[in-house]
Amino acid sequence: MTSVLIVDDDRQLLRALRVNLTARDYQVLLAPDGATGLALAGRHRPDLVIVDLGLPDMDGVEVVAGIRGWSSVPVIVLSARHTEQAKVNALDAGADDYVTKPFGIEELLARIRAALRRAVAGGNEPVVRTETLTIDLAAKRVERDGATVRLTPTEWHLLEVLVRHAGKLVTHRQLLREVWGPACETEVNYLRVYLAQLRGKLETDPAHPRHLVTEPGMGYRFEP
Amino acid sequence: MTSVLIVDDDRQLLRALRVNLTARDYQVLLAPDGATGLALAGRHRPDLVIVDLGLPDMDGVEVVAGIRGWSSVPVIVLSARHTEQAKVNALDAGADDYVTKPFGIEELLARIRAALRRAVAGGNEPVVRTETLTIDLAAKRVERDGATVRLTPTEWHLLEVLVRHAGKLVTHRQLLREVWGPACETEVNYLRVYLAQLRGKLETDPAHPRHLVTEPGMGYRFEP
DNA sequence: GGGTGGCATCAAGAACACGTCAAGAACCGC
DNA sequence: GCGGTTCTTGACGTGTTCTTGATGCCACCC
Repeated sequence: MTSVLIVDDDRQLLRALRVNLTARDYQVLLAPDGATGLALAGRHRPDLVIVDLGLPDMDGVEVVAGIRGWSSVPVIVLSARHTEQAKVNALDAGADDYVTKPFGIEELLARIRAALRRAVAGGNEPVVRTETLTIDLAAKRVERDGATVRLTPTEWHLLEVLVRHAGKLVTHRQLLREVWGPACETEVNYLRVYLAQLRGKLETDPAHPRHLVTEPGMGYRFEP
Repeated sequence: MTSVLIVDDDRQLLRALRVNLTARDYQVLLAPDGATGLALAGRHRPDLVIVDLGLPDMDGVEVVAGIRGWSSVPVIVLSARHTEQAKVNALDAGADDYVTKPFGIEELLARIRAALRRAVAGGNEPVVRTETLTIDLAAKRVERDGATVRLTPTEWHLLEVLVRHAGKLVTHRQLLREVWGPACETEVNYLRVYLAQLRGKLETDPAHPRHLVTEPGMGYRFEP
């Protein structure tokens, strides 16, 4: 189910949004302030985020920037500010859309659909193949020499990030942010442990990996 | 260069957009009506399309739908219609954004940047080539005569700074600050050691470097 | 011709990063 | 609650990378 995180302190608006979104089969997460919003975003990985600029604890632009630091989830900004500068700031901070209050709920829903449609279209990389491996990102399936391999959720998440950037180096920081959230950016040990597990399951010779390559001091790379 | 197709029949608006977009180094294509717009979109494959809803020959929504039939290029709709239904129709037809007239040019530019950012997310990082070298900044990969060269983090960082300023001289101070931090601005020795290592790995004749050139007393220069 | 400053090269110890293992904690389905 | 899986965390041996100082080369200037 598609999940939407709403960061806003306007109870009335919150309720209206929740009712409308729930009725259309979105899973709704609510955060009354920026700090909670960032924490929820890191923890639950919503498919879309709606941020109000006027939050009690911090500026909505900071929330947008905070999310953009580690995720490319679509972000729609709501605001009562009509000034051009506010819009430019929010959009340049990484927001995908800017809707000024008051707005019609149907318009917001249409903009949500548009943002989600793009996100789905953009992340379209179905199947990656090597001589021994078949990785189906959409189906979340990995085969090695024809046999499906069982991966734990974390193992899969890690592999997914690496495969999405196939051929490119992914830094420790980036991997940790994507898989464990921004709070664990320094836990480089996790990577060692899980890369070892992935190699054990996927590589023909785990001691000399051909696809899950270490770039010492920098990060890891999936080599197709 | 990023190309933008504008489908609109309002001459005054067209001129304003063309001037502003050209000044920001976009290549601008103009179409006065929907049919021309669709033809140009098919022929030139622009990176972004701006469509006015009020066209002389057809509804802008049809243009959007026509483009969406075969392309996922970002589309921004302009319109004087403020009704919610118009917005919903355009967005659901496949538009990425809907801007109501009158609008500020800065806002539109910010929305263009946002749409382009999404579309090319990660796609546009430069690759520098010479006869013997291929340096892919995004993938953090260096090839020499087809074989990938292993670089340590510091070596890569140094090379990256030099390549980012390709052709230009980079001072000792600047390099040290970028790679080792402001505290090491005087440790010129570091540069000698690491330039020697880079030359050993990248230059055909390390004693007479062709690409990693010393500018005595000043700094170093990467010569493409 | 000798001195000087900037540069390249070399080498070695210290510091760091990696893979591996193992054990306890947390979580899940039943 | 209980058994099995998954996640976290710490420790260790090994290999690599960084730092640092010493040495020799060259061009330039006196």
